[in-house]
Amino acid sequence: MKLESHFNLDYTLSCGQVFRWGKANGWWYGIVDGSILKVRQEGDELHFSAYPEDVEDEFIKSYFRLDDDLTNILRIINKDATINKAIQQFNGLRIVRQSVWDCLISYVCATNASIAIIESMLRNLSEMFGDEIVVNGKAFFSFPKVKKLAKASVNKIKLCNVGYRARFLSEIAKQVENNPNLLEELRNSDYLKLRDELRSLPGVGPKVADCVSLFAFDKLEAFPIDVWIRRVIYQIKGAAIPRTKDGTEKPLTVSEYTELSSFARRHYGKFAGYAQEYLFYYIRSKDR
DNA sequence: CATCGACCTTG
DNA sequence: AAGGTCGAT
Repeated sequence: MKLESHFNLDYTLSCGQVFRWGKANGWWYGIVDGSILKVRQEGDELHFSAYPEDVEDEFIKSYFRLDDDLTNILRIINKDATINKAIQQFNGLRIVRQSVWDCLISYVCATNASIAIIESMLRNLSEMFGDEIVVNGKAFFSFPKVKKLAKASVNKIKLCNVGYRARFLSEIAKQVENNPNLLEELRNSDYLKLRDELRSLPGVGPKVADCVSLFAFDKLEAFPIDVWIRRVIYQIKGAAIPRTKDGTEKPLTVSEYTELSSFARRHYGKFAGYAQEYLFYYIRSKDR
């Protein structure tokens, strides 16, 4: 497929927004909605195939948000020296359009865990509760379906090394099982309403709700704040992070979250979520 | 509202 | 410590 506007597959899949992609022999392999996707970029050509069934160009365009006017978005969010550097360095990074269920479960797992651990948890859940898909003799496992997870006991879910998150996953799965439209009917809500509705789910606080709003509900103004983004924001504001007496960073409170998050929306505008992704990748690659 | 500890597991 | 959230005070 010929790319009509600028895009960088490596940045897009490496920046930390998705957990089920890996690169091998120059190809990216990902598990998306029960399909195994194999993707490679060569300049303005995007090569891809899918198993067990092929996918249309439209699916790929939608998944990688190739219809977003990235040039315009980057121009709008380019409001300070830090984001400017991030944009220079990672130009072409796009937000991936994830499916709601996978995204929600993934980010509930992501709380208080490192990326390596998150990937391991999602792999374990898929191997235990997903469907096996064999491609070229290699086994992949699709993401667990709602019903499968709803039927599973908390103890069995815990076998996936998800720890205390098991009861959240179980409870969320049961709620969605009892009300299959629960998540999709939120699509009509505006961002603030959606965020509050998501927050009513167990294990979903402001950060997870913002991630799901941004990655799965097209709310590009959502600006998820984690420990990394918090550090950049204070840097951009020219202020110091609140610290305890022993010098460590104070935990982020809900009111501080709200304040920083609305600052970011005022500062970057309606595409603040894009700014968040660029800043997140930038600060993490800089500080390691 | 603000503060605090607990929470599973692993690198 | 790691891309937080919950419940109690």
